[in-house]
Formats: sequence, structure tokens, C-alpha cells
Amino acid sequence: MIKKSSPVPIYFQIEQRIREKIEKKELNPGEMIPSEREFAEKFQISRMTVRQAINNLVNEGYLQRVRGKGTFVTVKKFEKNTQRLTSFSEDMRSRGLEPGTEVLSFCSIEADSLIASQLMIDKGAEVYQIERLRLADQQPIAFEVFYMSQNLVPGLTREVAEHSIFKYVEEMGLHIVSGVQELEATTAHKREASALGIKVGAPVLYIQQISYLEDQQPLEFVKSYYRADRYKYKVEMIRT
Amino acid sequence: MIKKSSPVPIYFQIEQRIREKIEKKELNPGEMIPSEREFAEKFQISRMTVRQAINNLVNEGYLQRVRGKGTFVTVKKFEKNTQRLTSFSEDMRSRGLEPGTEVLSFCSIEADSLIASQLMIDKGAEVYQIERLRLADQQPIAFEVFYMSQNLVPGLTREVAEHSIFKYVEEMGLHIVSGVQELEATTAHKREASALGIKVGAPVLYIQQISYLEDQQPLEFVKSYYRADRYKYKVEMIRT
DNA sequence: AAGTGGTCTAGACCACCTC
DNA sequence: AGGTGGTCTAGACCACTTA
Repeated sequence: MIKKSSPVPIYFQIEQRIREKIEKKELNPGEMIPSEREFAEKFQISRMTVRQAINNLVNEGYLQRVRGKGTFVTVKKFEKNTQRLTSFSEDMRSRGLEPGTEVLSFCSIEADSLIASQLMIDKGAEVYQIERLRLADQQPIAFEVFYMSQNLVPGLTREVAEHSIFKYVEEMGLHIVSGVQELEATTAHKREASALGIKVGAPVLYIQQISYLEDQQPLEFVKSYYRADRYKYKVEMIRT
Repeated sequence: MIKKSSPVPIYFQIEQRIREKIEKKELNPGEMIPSEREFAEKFQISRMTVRQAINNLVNEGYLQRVRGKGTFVTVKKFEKNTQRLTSFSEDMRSRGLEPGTEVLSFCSIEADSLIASQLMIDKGAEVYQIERLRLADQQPIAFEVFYMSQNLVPGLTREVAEHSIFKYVEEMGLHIVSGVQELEATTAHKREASALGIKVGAPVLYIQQISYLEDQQPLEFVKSYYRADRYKYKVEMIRT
């Protein structure tokens, strides 16, 4: 039930309770939840405490208040208040495709001024340069060039690059918290065309990504070229 | 100051006051705002009312609370919830460019099955079909084809289309709350090429957008073709 | 009229931080 | 010790919706 003398705040216990019911579909979209006064009475707590729990759920997009009527489970929970940063593998799996990776080259180079500025490291510092071909259900979908400071993440191997670098980094205890992507349309040059199996001049979606750690330090700088015929980029937005 | 007997809630008045000070740089990023108790004392209101104002600003990303220390103006305001649904005009202005619009055609047509399904209306229903050339600092940047149900928004004119349809719709009392964009790379066909002043086959960023009203009803369906050499799409993301 | 959420009060004790 | 935010109470009146 609800523990009043718990170190866990009462409002949070209520919040969890309701959130669970929604996620387990015990409360369905569009359905009304008990009124604030009912909750207060039932758990013998103040209505303001109930309001705090409900407020949080409203902010998270689980609930909607309607004055005079009641509080309802949101029909379309747009959890995409913010776009989630995902790895290629996560992206493919969410599309129902089996991700695959082919490492085309794995080198250690000295950062030129572009890479240095993007990664906020010294020019000439050692960085990994990894070229990978990304597959979806065994079909080439993207060609990517990846840069990361060796100083920040030592011990990266070709082996790791064949699977998920994201996962490796997170297992090292580094927390990726945010990222910025820039998308442009372009046409394939020789290198991308041959890797992706398309014609030179074919349309390609170019995505440049920088991911950041907790302390705002750049972790990786990636240039990706996606086959336009096989990849669509979807963004859900809200208007504030 | 603060009007207690105003129809505008006290918490909202306080909220506005603080928001303004931040936007006018009277309060700088990282700076501490007065404590909740100080506000309560100063305006002779309850601390809980002050908290409500501050809570809202925290949720909007203006402020950060630090227990035991105080409440501070956020350093990087839009690092968190970024992806906002914006009109073309808003987008251009945020890039420091002067938006412009040229209406190439303004018709009323019957919805075909694609348009009908995107707008969730009956096939054959009357819709506006508006082709516009979008300018940034007088230079063509995008060619767009716009569809909207006439039943939902009657009275749209060529005049309005030359300015902001978004604005018109919002002034009608319809609230746009969310949108979905799909981005693809493609190459220009004749129609887009001639409108945009580029060669057939030049890279183009194709963006398809559907915007939704409060009740999840689709408001508009827009196909846009952006000149790849003049437009980059930026997405900021967080990892949860 | 009865029920709902919206706003507001005037306190209280707690945990945390700084001096 | 004194200040800060975090949590919580037990009421109150308001505006709105539904019956």
C-alpha cells in the first residue's frame, strides 16, 4: 500500500502506483483515474500531496487534467518530449530490423583541426578512426566514419567496433547524456557509393553526430551516410 | 507588482516576473534567485504559491533547484527539451534569416487516398492545396506543397498563405500541440529544381510533416523540398 | 447541486549545505 | 546555527462540468 514513514516520499509512492497501473494497462488510455479527493481520503493524506504526484505524471505525459471533469490517462503518450539518443543498433531494432556491422578500417590517427575542435581535444592528439558499414537485415544501409579520443576511452578494439561501441563505453562507466545531430541531403561520392552499393550521385542522407558525456565533454564524432532509398529519419515534436 | 485580486493567478504573475528577468538578462545564467521564503515574505503570499511558480519554471528549463543551496538560473536553457515544432518563419528567424514566402498556386482539390489517410478525413473531401516557395533572406530555400481540410479551417486565403498559416490557425483558436516529421534525402525533379533554381538531380532534403491538434486530429500535411546546399537540420537529443 | 480540478493559506518538520 | 529546498498538512474558496 502506502507507507507514510518510508524514506520514499508519499507523492512518489502514489506516482509509481499510478504509473504502474497505466503501464500494465490496468488503466487504459482515455480512462478517468480516481479524483484527487478520493486518493486523499483513501490513503489518509492531504490533497496537495496527491496533486504533487499527479502533477508529475501530467508533466511526464501520462495524465491530462480536465477542469470540472477529472483526470484522464493520456491517449497518445508522446514520451518524445525529447528525441532519444540511440545507437545504430538500437535504432535498427526499433524498426524491426536486425542490425549488423562490418568494420572496414580501424586506425589510430592524429586529430586534425576539425576533429580536434569537434571533440574538444588538442590537435595532434591520438584518436581512433573507424570506418564501418552498417547493415540492416544483412543489407548495407549506412557508411560511417567514427572518431573518438584514445585518451578518453583506451582499449577500444576492432572486436568491440564490430559490435556496439556505445555499449562498451557505457560499461566502462562513462555516461552518455546527450547528443547533437545535423542532417543534410547529399549525393554519394565514390567511397560511399562503393561501400553502400549505389551509384555515384545517388541521394544520401548525411548525418553528423556528436555525443556528450555528463560533464559536457564530447565523446564521439561520427559522420554517417545513409542510403536514401532505405532510410527515413523520423522526428516527433511538440509545440510549447 | 503583484495583484492579489487579479483573475491572473498569483503564481503565474510571479512566474512571468522571473521569466522576464531571465529573458531580459537581469538574472544571468548561474545566478541565484531569491529564496522561496523571501518571495513569500516580499509579496505576502504563501510559500507554496511561490513554489508553484518556481516549479513551472523548473519544468520549462529556466531554473534549477539545488537543495540546501538555492534556486539558480539554468546555464544552458535548451539543452534539455529541444525539439520544438516550429513554423518555417520561426525556424528561419531562429537562424537569423529573414523568412519570405511566394505562393505559387492556391487551389481547392478533392483529397486523394494518400491525403485523406494522412489528414484522417474522407476521400474526396475538399482540401486546400497550396504550393509555396520559401525564401530566406530573399533566396529560395524550400519548395513546399501543403494540404489542409477546408472543413476544419474554412476561410483560408491566398493572402494568409503568403504569411503564416500557423499563425492564422492559432488565432482561430485551434491549438497545435504536436507534429511528426519524416526526413529523407532525395534529388530534385523538374518541378522542385525549377522552383528552387537548382539542377535536376541536385540533392534535396525532403521533409514530410503532419501537425496535430489537441484532440490528436491531423491539421496539416506538408511536403517540403529543401535545397541541400542551404539547409541543415539539427536535432538535439538526450539519452534516457 | 454535487463533483471535479485550480488556486491559495499558514503553518510544520526534514535533509542538506555553508559558515 | 541559520539558510535553503523537499515534503506534507488540513483546511479554504473558486471556476467549471454534468446531471
